[in-house]
Amino acid sequence: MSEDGRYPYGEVEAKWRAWWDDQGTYRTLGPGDNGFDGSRPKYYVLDMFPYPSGKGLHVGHPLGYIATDIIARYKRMRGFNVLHPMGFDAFGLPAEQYAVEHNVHPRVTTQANIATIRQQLRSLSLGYDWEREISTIDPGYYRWTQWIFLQLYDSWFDPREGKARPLKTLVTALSADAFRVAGDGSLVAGDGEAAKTPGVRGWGELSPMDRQAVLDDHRLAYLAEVPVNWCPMLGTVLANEEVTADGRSERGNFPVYKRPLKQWMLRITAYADRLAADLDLVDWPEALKTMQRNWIGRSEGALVDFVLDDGSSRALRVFTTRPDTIFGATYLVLSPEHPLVSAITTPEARAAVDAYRAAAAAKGDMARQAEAKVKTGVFTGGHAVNPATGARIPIWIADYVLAGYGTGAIMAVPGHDERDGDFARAFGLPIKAVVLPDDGWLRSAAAGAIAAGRLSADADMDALRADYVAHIAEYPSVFVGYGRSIDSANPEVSLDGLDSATAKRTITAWLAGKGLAKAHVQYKLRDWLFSRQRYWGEPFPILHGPDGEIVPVAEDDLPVRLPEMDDFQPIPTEDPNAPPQPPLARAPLEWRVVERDGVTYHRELNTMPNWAGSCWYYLRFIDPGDEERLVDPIKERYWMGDNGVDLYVGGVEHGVLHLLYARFWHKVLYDLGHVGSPEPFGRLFNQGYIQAYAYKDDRGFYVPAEEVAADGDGFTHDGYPVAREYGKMGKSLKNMVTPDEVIERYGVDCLRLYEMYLGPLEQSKPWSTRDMVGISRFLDRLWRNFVAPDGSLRVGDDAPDAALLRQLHVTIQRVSDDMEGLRFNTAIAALIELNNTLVGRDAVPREVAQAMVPLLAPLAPHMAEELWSRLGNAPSVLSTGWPEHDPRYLKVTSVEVVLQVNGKVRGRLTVPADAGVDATRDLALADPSVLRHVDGQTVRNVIVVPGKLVNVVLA
RNA sequence: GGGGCGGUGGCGGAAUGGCAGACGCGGCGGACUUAAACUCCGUUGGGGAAACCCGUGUGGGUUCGACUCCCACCCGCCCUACCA
Repeated sequence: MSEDGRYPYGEVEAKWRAWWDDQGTYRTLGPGDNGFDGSRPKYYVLDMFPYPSGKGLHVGHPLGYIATDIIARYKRMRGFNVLHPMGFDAFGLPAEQYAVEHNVHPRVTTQANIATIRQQLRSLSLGYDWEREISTIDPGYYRWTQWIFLQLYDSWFDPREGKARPLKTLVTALSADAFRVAGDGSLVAGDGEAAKTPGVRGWGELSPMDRQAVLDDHRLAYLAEVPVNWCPMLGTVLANEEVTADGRSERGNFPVYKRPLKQWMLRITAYADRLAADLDLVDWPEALKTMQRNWIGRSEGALVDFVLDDGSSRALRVFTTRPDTIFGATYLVLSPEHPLVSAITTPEARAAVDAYRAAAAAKGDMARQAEAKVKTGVFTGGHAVNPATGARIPIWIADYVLAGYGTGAIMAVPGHDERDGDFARAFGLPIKAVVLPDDGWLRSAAAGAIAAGRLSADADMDALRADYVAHIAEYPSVFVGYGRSIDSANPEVSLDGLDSATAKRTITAWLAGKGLAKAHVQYKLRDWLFSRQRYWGEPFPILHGPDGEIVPVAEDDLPVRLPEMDDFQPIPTEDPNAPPQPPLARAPLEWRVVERDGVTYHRELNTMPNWAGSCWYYLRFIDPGDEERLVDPIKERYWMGDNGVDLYVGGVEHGVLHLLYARFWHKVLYDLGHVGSPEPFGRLFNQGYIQAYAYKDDRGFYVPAEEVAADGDGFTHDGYPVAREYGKMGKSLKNMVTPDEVIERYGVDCLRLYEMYLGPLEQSKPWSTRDMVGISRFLDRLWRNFVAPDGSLRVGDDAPDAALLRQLHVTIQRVSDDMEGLRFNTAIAALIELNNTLVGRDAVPREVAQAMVPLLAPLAPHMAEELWSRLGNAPSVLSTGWPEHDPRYLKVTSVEVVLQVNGKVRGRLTVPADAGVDATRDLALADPSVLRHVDGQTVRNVIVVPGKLVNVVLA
């Protein structure tokens, strides 16, 4: 090897990469494998597996992978059996769009992309067990994705136990009359009051067709005709989560329309409570938990019936979180799509209502969004009765009430809800005060009344309250949760003087007694729209019979393979009303049609969304080749333990989609006994992103970032000024840096260290290739400290001096702590500091070298391996233990105590380190040479913090 | 509008109640070189010749002591948004 004082990273890295591959260093043994040591604790560390997108990796992509690789190596040295796998999430829209754009079959492009990315990951020496590699498009994998779908299809959510159970247990329960069936198909407890209501029937009273319908209605996977997000340009429907806030597709940014279509749905709403509650079980970033809680959107309130005033005795049901404000409900509002709108509308209002509904339907979510806050609506001509006040109140329709949330209808309380207030003021509807806000709010809101001359500036609270009640329309509406109810009494019930919580309970109980309300928990979360009209996804294991019956494919017949088709492209259209045309409708006849017992069945033509495969891949890594089952339960128990994956690292962009879906599937598998932990990912870490500067010239074109020079206050390219912007890295921005070019110039270890050294893992930070020389110099300096120019080892057998020992053990302690906390930037800084103290010494004491090289091993594995072997140890350094710091070397014998008065140094005193607080104070007070009087004042006390500073208190 | 995170040298960032700016980049000085680059050594928050003074977005507070804790505000980023 060349020894010019530089670390020969090229040779060293090639040597050890080949050696690791050769030795199978990264093979993970699990239960059942020869040589597996089950007495060791396990550590499962997982990356969010990538889409093989085809654009290639830039230096930002591997950030999280490097972090997990460091942890995997560290835990291994700590004696854990480490599972650290990698695979590819290869189905779905991104892969298919790429194939469409390049006019190649997605299987071809996907596999080529996988090969490229796998090669790039290997070149980073990420220590994955590649024998466990999985790909979601592999039939051996998606067979089990289909199998899980069948589990969902064949299960229901038992409200008695709050968990999923096989569908046959629903039949048992119904046969035993534990449940009866209401008119709308919902279940009611067989022994409850509701079971006796007319229209509620027992299992024995149902026809075979009705029975089938009841069962189908309770499956966790079910077909339903629902308003869905239809994206004609993508030719498919999308989940709510895949539609942006302005009503466009997340992929491709095409318009999305609401439209009723029959689709497969997954009943994730059944798990809303547990998905929210079990967030308390996991160690996730608080921000991410908040995102999931908001998405689930649990709110407690009541469903209240307002009887229509048209003699029909029909009722309009609303959901409210504030039943205590019902005395202030002066009108009702329906969403334009509400099914009762037609029935309520009077002949005189018909034309206006129809026009408004048509306009609302045409606008779509995007337009509605654009004019948010401007309240529009029309009066239906109909009225209903406020059950609390007995007043006859008008019914309006308005698009600020959403069809998809609650009952699609609200009671409007304009005095205490900002939106209702805006609407009431716009249309001259009555506004009534029924809650008195607290004094502070009233006082600050009184400015208007004072300006109007109704109140003097020093008016007392009583005057303020009186003015508020009399002139509430001139105050901003406020949803006060802390006020007390007023003017909310009728002969049977009064809320006056009650706080909000008590008032809610009181009024709900009273209304419930009259059969007009019940307490209700409402979620924003909707069921998961699970089918797509695309080619590149898992086919459903479902057959449709001649009479419309649905038959699941037998387990033994799985997988249902995706048919080979050249004609896989979706047919884009700009017509929002065009019928969906799933590409599988053009599949060969022998795929589409299945004969069974003389009956002809047609295959389901939709495919699953791209989230399906990623919902359970972490389980397959545990037992990737198993053809008999999803995962061997013995292996699953070992690797998942009670808390699931020990560390899951990925970007925050999957905060509500992948992570919510995967938790849902996991809980179903848990309920059905296929896995043993209630949550899949015990600890989750969101890494930040590596960003970069991009530069635009004055024509607006990007110029290559590496050619830009800094020039005083600005930046220039070829002598012309350019403007700098900060953001993503990308080819089109001409600021992309690939791992390959950086590895060529600095080596893998340097790249790994630099990425970790940039800053805290969870933060986004700017890439700067030129800054890498700092790490490069560190590695060269380290090499020189260990290896002489002639190639001999600069390691001596002399005992290290006390200062160096102390420094070493401080470093061991710091690096260990930093590893546990994923603070790799400070771990590296500690190593640099230690290395700097070695510069200029004749030789590194062997004791120091033997401890220092393992510390380096997770971060810079190649150099550590080389030094470890040069030190005369057997490879691999991963097989050695992690060094432990020895507290004896950190022991301090004396401490210099600084005596300060008002922050100014007034004296110094050396005391034994173990002297203790009281002894130190006594020493300070007793020693006249140090301090007795300050500025003519007597020292009265000395405050001592062990090992730290001291302050002096004067008399 | 609501929620979350953050604001420290020229830059990335350390320090979470105890000597602010670890470590690195950049800068400056020096060595090496015909010279430059690379590399190495030293130095580097600001002001001051120095003693010393001033410094963690702003204003208050708690404390012997605050970048750190509390209150209010300003600014930036992310998420979310007519969810009743």
